[in-house]
Amino acid sequence: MLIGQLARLSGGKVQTIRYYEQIGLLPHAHRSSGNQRLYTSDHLERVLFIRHCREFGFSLEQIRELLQLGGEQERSCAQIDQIARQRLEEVKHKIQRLECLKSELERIISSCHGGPTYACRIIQSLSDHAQCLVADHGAMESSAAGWSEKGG
Amino acid sequence: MLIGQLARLSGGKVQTIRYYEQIGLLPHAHRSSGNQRLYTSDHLERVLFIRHCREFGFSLEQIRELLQLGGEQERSCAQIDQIARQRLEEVKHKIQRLECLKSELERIISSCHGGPTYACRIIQSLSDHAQCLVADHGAMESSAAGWSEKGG
DNA sequence: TCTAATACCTACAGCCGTTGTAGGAGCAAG
DNA sequence: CTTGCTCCTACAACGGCTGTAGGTATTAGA
Repeated sequence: MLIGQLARLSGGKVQTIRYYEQIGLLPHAHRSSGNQRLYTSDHLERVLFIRHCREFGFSLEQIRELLQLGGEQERSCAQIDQIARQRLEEVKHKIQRLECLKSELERIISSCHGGPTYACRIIQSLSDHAQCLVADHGAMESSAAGWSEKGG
Repeated sequence: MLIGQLARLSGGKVQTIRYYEQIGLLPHAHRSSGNQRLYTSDHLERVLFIRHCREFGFSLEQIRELLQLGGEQERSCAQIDQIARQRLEEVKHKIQRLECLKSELERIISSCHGGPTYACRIIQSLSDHAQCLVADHGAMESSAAGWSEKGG
């Protein structure tokens, strides 16, 4: 199977697959006489696994670990469990933070009753740092999950 | 005021302030005889505004718009309202997506009862794309909000 | 006056996870 | 033999910073 077909079947993009190979998440593919990458269904499975993990927001590093741990058949899955739990905590944390943001935004927006900019409550709220209720302690790093992000 | 003090007072980093100037979010600062940037309390206000917006997760482009709109004193604040509402929608969307992720992760994790990797339910769930409930339509782009992110 | 410490300057690389581009080469059909 | 698609490599760009290298300015103390 050529890279284009692998991309189509996995739902990803050609570039992304090459990128995964580049960073060692996918093994180097065998090449045809014309230097084109040749893939098997094993590769497809692996790409689907990665894609699925990405949808769960696992980082590529976490996925790398998962792939390695998953490969060691006899090992206890405690470590895998741990990575998943860690991800869950990240998600929970982020939800908390976003809920907080949401309330504040709603409050600010509902306080605006139109009129000219100089009297705009939204601008005022955003200017007035003192009344900030969304004190940040770092819950918002990017987390991704976007094969079809742009197309979405 | 020198850039270091502005950074301290705003809670940001020196580099970040220079970056904001570079991308035109802050006006070019006047320079001392020794070529050092000189700031006033106006600059501080502006940086605090930006910082506060960032805590709400507004993108720098949105902030650029807010700053411009906020400057046009006589204009109606409808457009500002619109930007805030847009941000609110983004936040709501992201929460929805994360809630979905959370349930799935919890389900997967609770299905794992230890044992060796080859029988690990987590790996199985992540492999089996067919049972994916977290169908992605692009709610997870990065969104940031991190002046003190690393320091958390 | 010299020196050491600090804060400042510019310019550029690096982070993540892709995506897009330029400039070629392979390959099947008409 | 040309068209048109896919493939190749190598590299730049995105957002929003952060960090580094290598230099200059300013200030405090001996």
